[in-house]
Amino acid sequence: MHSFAAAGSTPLLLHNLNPEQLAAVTLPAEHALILAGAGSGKTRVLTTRIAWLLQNGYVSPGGILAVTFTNKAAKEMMTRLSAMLPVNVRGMWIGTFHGLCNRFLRAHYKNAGLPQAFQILDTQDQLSAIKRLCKQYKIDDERFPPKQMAWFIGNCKEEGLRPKDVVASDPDTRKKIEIYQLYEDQCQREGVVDFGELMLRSYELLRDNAPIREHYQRRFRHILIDEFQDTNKLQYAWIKMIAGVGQGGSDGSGGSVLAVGDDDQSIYAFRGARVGNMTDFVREFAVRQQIKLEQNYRSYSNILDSANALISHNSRRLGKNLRTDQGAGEPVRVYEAPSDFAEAQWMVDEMKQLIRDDVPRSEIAVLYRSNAQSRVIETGLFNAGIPYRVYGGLRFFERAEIKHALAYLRLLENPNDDTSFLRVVNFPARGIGARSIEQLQDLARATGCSLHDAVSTLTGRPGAVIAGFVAKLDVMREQTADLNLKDIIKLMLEHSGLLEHYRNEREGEDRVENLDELVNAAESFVMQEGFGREAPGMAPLVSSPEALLSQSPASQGLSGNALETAPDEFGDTGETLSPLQAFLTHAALEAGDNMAAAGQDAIQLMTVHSSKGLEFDCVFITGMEEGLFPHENSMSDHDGLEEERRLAYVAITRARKRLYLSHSQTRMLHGQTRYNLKSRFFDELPEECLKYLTPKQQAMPSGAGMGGGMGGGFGGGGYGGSGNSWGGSGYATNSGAARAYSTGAGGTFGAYSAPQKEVVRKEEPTGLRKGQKVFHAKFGEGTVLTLEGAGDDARAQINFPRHGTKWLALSVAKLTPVP
DNA sequence: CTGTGTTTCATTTTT
DNA sequence: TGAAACACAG
Repeated sequence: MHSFAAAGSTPLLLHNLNPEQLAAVTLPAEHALILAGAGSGKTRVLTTRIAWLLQNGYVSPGGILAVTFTNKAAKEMMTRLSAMLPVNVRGMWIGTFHGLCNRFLRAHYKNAGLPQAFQILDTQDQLSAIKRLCKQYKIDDERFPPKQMAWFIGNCKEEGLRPKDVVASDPDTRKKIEIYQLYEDQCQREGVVDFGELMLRSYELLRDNAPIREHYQRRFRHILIDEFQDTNKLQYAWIKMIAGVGQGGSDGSGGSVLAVGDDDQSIYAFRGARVGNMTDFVREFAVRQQIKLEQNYRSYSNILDSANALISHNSRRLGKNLRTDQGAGEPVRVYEAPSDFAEAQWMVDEMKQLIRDDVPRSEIAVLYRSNAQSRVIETGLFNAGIPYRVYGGLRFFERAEIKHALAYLRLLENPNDDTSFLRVVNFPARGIGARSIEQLQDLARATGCSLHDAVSTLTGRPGAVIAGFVAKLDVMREQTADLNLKDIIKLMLEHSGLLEHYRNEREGEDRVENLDELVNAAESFVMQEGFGREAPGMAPLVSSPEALLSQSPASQGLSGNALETAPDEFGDTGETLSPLQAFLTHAALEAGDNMAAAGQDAIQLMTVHSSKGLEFDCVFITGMEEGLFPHENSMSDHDGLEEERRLAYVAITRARKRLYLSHSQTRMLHGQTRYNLKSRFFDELPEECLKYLTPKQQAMPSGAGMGGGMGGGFGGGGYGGSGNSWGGSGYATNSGAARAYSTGAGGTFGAYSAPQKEVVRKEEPTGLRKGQKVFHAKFGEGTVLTLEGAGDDARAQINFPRHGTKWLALSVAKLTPVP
């Protein structure tokens, strides 16, 4: 990255921007949309835009609202910004939707109807809260699984719907709404909010409280939204509200919204993201300025052309084509393996070579569609002694021991937090059984109070024991009252018995270490937030422009605008969170890194989803197979397939120099061997960009030839891609399969090419014939194309008009012959 | 309460 | 296949 070392002067700021980027950075103050392709310098444009606005005095820091999707992105933006300008980024509202909503609700907790120290439920907490509720109200968890309820509630909130707003069409829905309401009551009583609630509550407060709404509309002159294609319905509504667009009632004095996104990289529809927000935005905000950033600074053109060709198969695009000046570069390498195991072996060999050629391990990434795929690859890397690092998985603040510790801390702040209470009331074990807890819960429900408050009414031996627990908490609360955060946590770890418990546990070493790490995390949090001198986390809305922008014209040019909001009439300058409260919020909102040894030079393993936004010199995309990528669960509808294609697009565009695409004929999945065809996406890539490391195969591994198969092709045959997939390019005939692999990369593969060994028999005891119509529970009616193997290995290739051609093991698949 | 057997379920994920 | 959640017995 360029650092604008001499950031004081305007020309330097805009130095090295291409015309489109420059246009985007210097847009006039009106709503605008930037279509930013992969690797087009999007983040740079966003930050430079803010810097430019500030430096030219078009806005004061307090007038900026910048929203990102991840904490990482927010941090990155702040880091870059402070490298460009001597500005106090803490004074600006830069953060995630949830982070900003939290900030907003803390400032206006009274108006929002929340306790000052409300706690945030993460997904786990939410689920356990629902489970608890369902048990208490004796709800049939067969009919209404807690997971599904969490999903339902989350969805409602994303739609902006409270229980009373949901239309109940059937008794089941009616019941769900009832549960939703009970859940809401429970959260309110306990003073906790879930992630969806942060958004919805903020939205409603803006909507229903005119003074607050108008204040923020006046205040935020420039609103910048990153990853706009990932916004959901509620977030979009929130943006409209804060920008004062639509709804009537607003005085139209809101700020300008700059939305930055890429419809081709929208891969989160499954969690409520609406690409449609982009077109809605253009319409509802009457956007006149649209800029496309198509110049790519990342990849060579073979990679880029492949990505472009692939994504062109999607309909309903806003339209965008990446280009580069870097030249063709290496071809995209395609490899076909006989098994997932062999695929991993090949990859390891290839990596060894790359490492020998001085490619840093951290510049090599393996991408896969689903997490389950990582196992074989890990085994391969492990056996080869190559260090690797898997993304995803448990994050720091999600670990059980950390959650326990946090629960104690939360109870210090808010004794009514029943979720936390239940988590640790008997952890470490202190002889409080399920029975006693049930009694307590019954009492609490009868009185409508928290578990903590119900303890005094509980009699008998259990009552005394639990009272002991509560007393312990009360003592701790007193003892920690005057301590700093670090010492609070240390004291809590000892007095709660957590540390002792894990010290005595056989495998507890890691957990003890993590608890120590929690103390460290708290310490560095305190350092970063600068407690002790100023308000924590809640910097004043507007600091003096002079102080923030010492060298900037803003100090003269903007005083009117800046001072307008200066003494904040809503008093959020006065409200401060205790360090502990701030830390707990931080823990809930930012789950932390998800791996231990980050610094090491290791191969990077991750799902395609988590690779978004990253880039590597060398990228392996594995498991490019029908059913896996595109994933079978997404293929039922058109939109699903298009999202899969966007996913593939994201994956491809991660690579800078070298890209490998591999697929395997055989794959262990759920303990069973699956026979997958190569992904249809291969047929959507330009031949001239590809290089086949194994002879290009037809999708059919057997020597049976295609025969009547032409009619089938892939399901529906609707994508007439790049021609010759069936056409018989050089290698495409016959039993080449087995041959190909033994020549592939030396010897090792022979053992894994079993699927091809079995010769087709004349008469199968399966009762199936070629051309036979069969019925499958999931795929519907289909036609048998090929039969091979016998006994348990017997399998058939069947073309299902709606789901494409599949290999099914006859011992597993339930097929009914159709006359 | 704790450990062990049993059942269930398997895209993708951030906040 | 394998983990993770759950049920049940000691």
